[in-house]
Amino acid sequence: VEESWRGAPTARGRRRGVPHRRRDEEVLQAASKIFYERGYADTTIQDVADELGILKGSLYHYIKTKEDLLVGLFDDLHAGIDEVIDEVSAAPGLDPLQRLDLYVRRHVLFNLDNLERISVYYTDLRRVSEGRRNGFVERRKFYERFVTSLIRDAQDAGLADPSLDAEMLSNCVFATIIWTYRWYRPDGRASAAEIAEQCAEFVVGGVVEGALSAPPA
Amino acid sequence: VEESWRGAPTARGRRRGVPHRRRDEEVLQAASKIFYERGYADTTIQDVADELGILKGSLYHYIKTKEDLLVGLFDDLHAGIDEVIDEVSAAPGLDPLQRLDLYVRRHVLFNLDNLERISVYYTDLRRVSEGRRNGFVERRKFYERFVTSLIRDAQDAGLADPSLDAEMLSNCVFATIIWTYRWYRPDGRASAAEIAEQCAEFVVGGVVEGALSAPPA
Amino acid sequence: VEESWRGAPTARGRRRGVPHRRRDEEVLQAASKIFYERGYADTTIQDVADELGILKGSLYHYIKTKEDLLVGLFDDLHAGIDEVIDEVSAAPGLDPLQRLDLYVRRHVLFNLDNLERISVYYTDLRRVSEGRRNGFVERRKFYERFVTSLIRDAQDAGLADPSLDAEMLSNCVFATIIWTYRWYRPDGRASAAEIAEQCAEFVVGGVVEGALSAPPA
Amino acid sequence: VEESWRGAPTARGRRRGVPHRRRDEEVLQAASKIFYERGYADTTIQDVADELGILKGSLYHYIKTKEDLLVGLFDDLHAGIDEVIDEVSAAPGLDPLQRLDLYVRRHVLFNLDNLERISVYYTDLRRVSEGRRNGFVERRKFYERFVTSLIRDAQDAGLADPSLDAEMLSNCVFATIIWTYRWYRPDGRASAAEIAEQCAEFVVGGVVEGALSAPPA
DNA sequence: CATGAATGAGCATTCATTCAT
DNA sequence: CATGAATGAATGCTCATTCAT
Repeated sequence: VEESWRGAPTARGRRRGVPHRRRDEEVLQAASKIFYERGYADTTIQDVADELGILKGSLYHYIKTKEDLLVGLFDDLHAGIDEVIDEVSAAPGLDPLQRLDLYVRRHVLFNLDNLERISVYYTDLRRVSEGRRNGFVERRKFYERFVTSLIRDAQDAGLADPSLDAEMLSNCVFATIIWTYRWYRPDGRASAAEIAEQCAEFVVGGVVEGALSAPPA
Repeated sequence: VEESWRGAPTARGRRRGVPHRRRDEEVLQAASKIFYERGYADTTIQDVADELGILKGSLYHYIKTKEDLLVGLFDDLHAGIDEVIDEVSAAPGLDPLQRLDLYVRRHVLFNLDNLERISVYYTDLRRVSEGRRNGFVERRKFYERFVTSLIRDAQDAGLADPSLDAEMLSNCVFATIIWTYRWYRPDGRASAAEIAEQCAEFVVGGVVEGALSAPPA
Repeated sequence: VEESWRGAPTARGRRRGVPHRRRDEEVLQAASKIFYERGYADTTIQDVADELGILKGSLYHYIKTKEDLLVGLFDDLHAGIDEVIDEVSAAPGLDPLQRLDLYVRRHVLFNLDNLERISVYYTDLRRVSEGRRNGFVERRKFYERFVTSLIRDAQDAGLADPSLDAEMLSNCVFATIIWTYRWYRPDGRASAAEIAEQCAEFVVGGVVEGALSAPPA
Repeated sequence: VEESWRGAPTARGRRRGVPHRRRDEEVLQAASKIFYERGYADTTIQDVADELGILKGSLYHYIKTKEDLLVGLFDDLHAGIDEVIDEVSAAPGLDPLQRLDLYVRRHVLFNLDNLERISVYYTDLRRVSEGRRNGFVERRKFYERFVTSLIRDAQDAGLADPSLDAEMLSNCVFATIIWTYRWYRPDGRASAAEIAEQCAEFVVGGVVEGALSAPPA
């Protein structure tokens, strides 16, 4: 996974092991910043090169195509969420609802910690060519199945409203998690931790007893 | 508001009455379809013209710039949500929570009814020039204030968990509403009405008793 | 000559004699104004139509091509200068120098009276297609020959410095006459008549005794 | 001044010294030739690129906009005339009339040496955007004031007809100088030097004793 | 006469990518 | 590794002109 974003074969020598990883990371960081500010479509290779203080021709020592920058960013993000899943799965002694709560907190925290890249991800994933994009979509489906099964377990254990559709709830859960990138302000009133907590509570509330409120005519 | 998306002065005469509104609507419809499929940035004026069966030069009888197509779409959308707000505000005999429930249902239904345009809205609003974009952002803030005050009223009336931040909850509510455009499938298992209902229940559950679930360590 | 600017055959009926000449003149006047302000190349047919308060399609009832507007303007101008020549030729009892003086005055006055059109003429004659342009160039050469022979007559009569080349002097004379459109300001300090007089004096001075001043090393 | 025509910041690196000035000059030379032949408005970037034997996209390595080509040409011209002024101002032991004579000769010679560019200048200066154009207009006003004060000095010294308006005479002087680009033919009978001399004599004659010729009725 | 929708050819400009030095 | 000139395809937009109504 780690290096899959590199078209590889023709690009750079890379003689011994994994050289120059730091410079690669700088390139991704610059791309992330500019994509976040201007959007991928409105960013030129020149813009990224300027941010790095090199000429645009030189940038091609690190990438083969502009799209590689996007894919590099996205690979890193998915690696991060994969870790969240691993951690939540491995946490001992939690019931399904507590596990869901933990997942939401961790995912929200991760997203807010990687605000720029997450923003780029949800804005510009569609620009990645179909083949590579499908890989990301599959990984996302995996997260969805993870959450859906947590909700089902909670319903089976009598901890959540069984009248609600677990898949649909899962979508609402991810809505709450993901949408934070649209309204979180790093310099705002609420800290990332507070936001993660409130999102978790909102989600758990919605899953547990959505059915208790009487719908209006 | 209705015609504000037209740069107007130089584009077409239109001196007597409101002629040919139908053709304008066809133009927007074509733009909506193509923008939805390809994204605004990757759509050429040629693409839209092709969809209409005219030459690209001819399209400029209806618009002054490509951006006008976007703005035309967005104006229509905001007009629709404005109506939702009016309707929910005017509904008699509802407590704040019921009103919130109604708002969510109506907004979700409207969004799913206008799936393509809503998708374009959230994907490509950023491409509209700042001046015009600000107008839309302001209108969105109005919706947010509307929901926030419903939540506050519910908290004051003892209908909702007072320990949660109303503004933050409002963000979660909109997350649930808006994100539907990302996972709804018109030909899927659940109807738009069912989705609207479940979203409303999820939201009300999250607002009402988020605080009751014990957070895990 | 008068109507030669009309491509004619296909344009308008014109059933009885010379109908609608007034409207034609309005069209030329509008074209003159706009060409003067923006230049021919930067003026659109739309601009001229706007000035007339009609639609651009309608303008084609009066012209066949955009170039016709230019040619119409230029025909009028040449007709005016032709009259100046006739008048100066017919004036009785003048020696060649006096006749030159009169010509300069009359030509300058005519140019300043038709400032906009003259400006368009010298700016945009080159845009007229070669065939039609040649006609104008020929007419201009006729004026030049007229002035050149006045100078020669003056030299022969001992009234002007014979050491100067008459053709070259003629060019300087026209320089003085024509260039006025570049610096004359209708609301300026000097009246058109005063300018005409001073130009005439300058020209006569230059022709008469250019040779008397000692050239510097 | 020399490099001011380059929009600079974004165009090409050019960090060390002044590399490739030759290529820049070739670009301007090509532009000059084509603008002279076809006029700025009727010249496409493609035309200029063809003249250089490169693709039109490549031309944008040297310029940011088409207008830059014009401005580059004009900057060079003004630099040339500035030198003429400096030289004439510094010439020792000349009375005002001799200085005027020298200025006319030098200016005419410069213009005829730069025939194409001068032609483009007087034809297409108006196409330069207002901000940049004003700079050129100011420089031209400076030349006019220089000549006007030479004439005033000559009048004060009893060398020129005091009854004529110095400013107006200055306009006639420049008319004579500038208009040469309209009638000079490099392969014609008269050499550039001969033309410069005759222009100078014509001008001095016009300034000296314009008032002596008796105006006709 | 007037309208205005449509045409179709053209243009300035942008930009990802390549490659010789 | 870095440079920067060159490529070449594409794109938004303009505009003179036509023509059915």
